[in-house]
Amino acid sequence: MREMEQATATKSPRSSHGEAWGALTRTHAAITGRLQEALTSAEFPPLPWYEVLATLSEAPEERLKMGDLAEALVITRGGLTKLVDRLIKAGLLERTFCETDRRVSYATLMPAGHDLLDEMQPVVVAELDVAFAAKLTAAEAKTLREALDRIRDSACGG
Amino acid sequence: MREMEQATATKSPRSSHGEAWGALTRTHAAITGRLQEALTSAEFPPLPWYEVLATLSEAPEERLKMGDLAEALVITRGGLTKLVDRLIKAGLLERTFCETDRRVSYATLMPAGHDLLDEMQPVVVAELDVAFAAKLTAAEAKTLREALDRIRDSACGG
DNA sequence: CAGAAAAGCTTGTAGCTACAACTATTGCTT
DNA sequence: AAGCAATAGTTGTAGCTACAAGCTTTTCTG
Repeated sequence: MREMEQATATKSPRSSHGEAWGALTRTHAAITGRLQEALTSAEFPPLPWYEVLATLSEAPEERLKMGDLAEALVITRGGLTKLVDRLIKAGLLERTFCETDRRVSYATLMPAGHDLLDEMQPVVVAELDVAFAAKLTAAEAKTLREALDRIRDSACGG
Repeated sequence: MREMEQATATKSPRSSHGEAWGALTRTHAAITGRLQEALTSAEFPPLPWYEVLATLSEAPEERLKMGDLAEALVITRGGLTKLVDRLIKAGLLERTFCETDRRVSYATLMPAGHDLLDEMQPVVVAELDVAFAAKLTAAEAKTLREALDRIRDSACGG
């Protein structure tokens, strides 16, 4: 476990939206902790690896420009370079290059990466189902997702 | 800036709740990035410091047992020890001890910490208002917060 | 009441991430 | 076409965090 149980102190900064932000932060941390624990206790790689594999698996040709991948994962380009390096070293990814623009490089999913993703997916999905389904209807989940997306858009643009 | 703009690739793992999880993750990352940027560009300490100060300021006697503080922030005890060390070194906190149980130590807010919090608060509140208020009604914010809290509870207990 | 178990916190270490600086390629401007 | 700016990625470095092991104090148990 990650040394975290239930938060008893539910105090939050005095702002009309501070409580919503606090709830978002704590919920994110709690679920991330659960996912991490589930993965490591099943001897799987850490969560960021899963996110990379999952994102690439849904991209056309199962590859993505480094910049686009960083943007999708909401991490820095520099961080992604090293993350992808680790996945390549593990044989899960391959770095391929673009013919028409020699600046760009692609992170490309390899068969081994696809296989690993298929193994990890059930673990992640099971945890998310526990976390979300238990207390949320499908309609609520949809509302939640839409609200979060709107917030994110205003956070990016504003 | 933190090298992050808008996520165009909105793909998510194929799960009924994968989209909600993806939205939560990206929204959290986006807002965290905004807050960090706002704080550092105003020459303020990083976000975790603010969270510590804000949490302590709302606790009785402006102090909290290390374990409770770690739980409230959803970080590990080991991590909190070092985080508090840094705040103490900066003169913002003080480590006090319990008379009746010599194992426990308290993180206690000092005047300098309270002052700094008062300076940081407007910056954080302003950013959150931009992120949340722009696209969310008060009712939606409440629903969002309640939904997140329920998810967190099931994530902690289940 | 002695010994074992549990609780509370700290320390050592490894790994990950952001930030800033750098290289290389492409696009724009005149 | 030369020069400057913008774009794409990588690398070096510092700082933060989790994990595991450790120490001390308290509580439980026979």
